[in-house]
Amino acid sequence: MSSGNRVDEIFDRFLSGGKIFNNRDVLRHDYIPDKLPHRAEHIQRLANILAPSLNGSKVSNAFIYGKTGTGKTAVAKYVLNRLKEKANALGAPLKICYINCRLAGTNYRILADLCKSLEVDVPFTGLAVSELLDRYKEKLNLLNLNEIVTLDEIDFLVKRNEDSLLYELTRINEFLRGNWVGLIGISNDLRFKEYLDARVLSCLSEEEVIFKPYSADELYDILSERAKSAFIEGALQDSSLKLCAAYAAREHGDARRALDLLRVAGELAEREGSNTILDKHVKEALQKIEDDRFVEALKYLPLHQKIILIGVYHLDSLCAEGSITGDLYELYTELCTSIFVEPLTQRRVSGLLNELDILGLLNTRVVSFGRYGRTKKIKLGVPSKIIAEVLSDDDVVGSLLKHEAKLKHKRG
DNA sequence: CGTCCACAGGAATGACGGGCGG
DNA sequence: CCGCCCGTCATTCCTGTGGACG
Repeated sequence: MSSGNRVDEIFDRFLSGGKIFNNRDVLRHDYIPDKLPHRAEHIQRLANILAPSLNGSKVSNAFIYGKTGTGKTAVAKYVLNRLKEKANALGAPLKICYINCRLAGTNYRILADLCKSLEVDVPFTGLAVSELLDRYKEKLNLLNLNEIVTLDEIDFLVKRNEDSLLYELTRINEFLRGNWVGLIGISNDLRFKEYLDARVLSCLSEEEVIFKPYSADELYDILSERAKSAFIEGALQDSSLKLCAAYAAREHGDARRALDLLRVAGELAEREGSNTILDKHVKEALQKIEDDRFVEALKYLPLHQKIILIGVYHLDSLCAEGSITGDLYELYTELCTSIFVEPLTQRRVSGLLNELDILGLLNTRVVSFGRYGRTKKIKLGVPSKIIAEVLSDDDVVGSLLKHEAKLKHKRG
């Protein structure tokens, strides 16, 4: 009964509240605002590239790249939306298709989305990929249409070795009868170009648009623009806004992070019953976002990586210098046998250590002790209290933490 | 200046599981 | 439903290596 009351309280506060947020959705990353501060140049550039499509001329393929949260997707969607409106008004035979490669997942589903954009019905599984491509070309020819295809997070395809589709798409115009397909590729990963097939790359990057990270001042403008409609008037102090911008600028000028920071700060203030977002809420939000990242990463880690982390956690608490591979492996096998799990080989553990390093859960560094060998120094990359919190909830691994505590007691 | 430690990390190969086409 | 293929995880075997020590 009492818990029911508490839940009601939460709901009531949420409904009556509205002390902070006016429209929370404005801060989501998939929201496309009417104004994109500091991206006027990029918008014009892209509009110039795409404009010929309105009178039926083939557009150059374009390649857009820049780090996450630099406005690539927002600018692309913004320009494409305008283009679509204009084309509809003029009755131009132009279709526009936006696909996020990572969300689509496979070649098949990307092609299925392409077909859907032309109202070609395809089963969601069963056909060969080449069959889908044929149907797509056929329909384009049949309707005598031009299409602009935007492939967001295109690096995902290459990393999964599914770049054959890209190759096919760059050659697609050879099979069309006068009509054409224009490609816009968007990538977060700057190094991705190196992995791309040279023919595909040269075809794709007829035009290149580069997005630089935002500066703190630019982030401030973006945030204040959004904050106007996101929050109730007076709910946000200017200093808090500046703080959000500064924090996000420190981390690669990522607007997405900045918006997250602002939203979480708002939520924290709301939960506290405050009707103003203060600097301390922003600071808490920074910590919370960081912690949540670790918690998420830790929760879904495979068993052996969890065991390894517990090993590092243990050795870290014994010695501030961090551990080395040999000692860690010894402890790891001990922990494994204590819960009747077959330990992996040292070679494999070494690989897992590297994976954990990439995930940012560990910091490893190869060092040489000369006469006494060459090894890796391993340190925890996560606050140790988070390891203890998250992994002690784990049934199997949780018991290891107790075991580990006993060991520590015994040794010393 | 060569040796040799204690591993790093590449290559080849095997075990397993899941989806696809027939 | 079955065989087939493919991707992932793990093992085995291997060669490579920075630098203190003798």
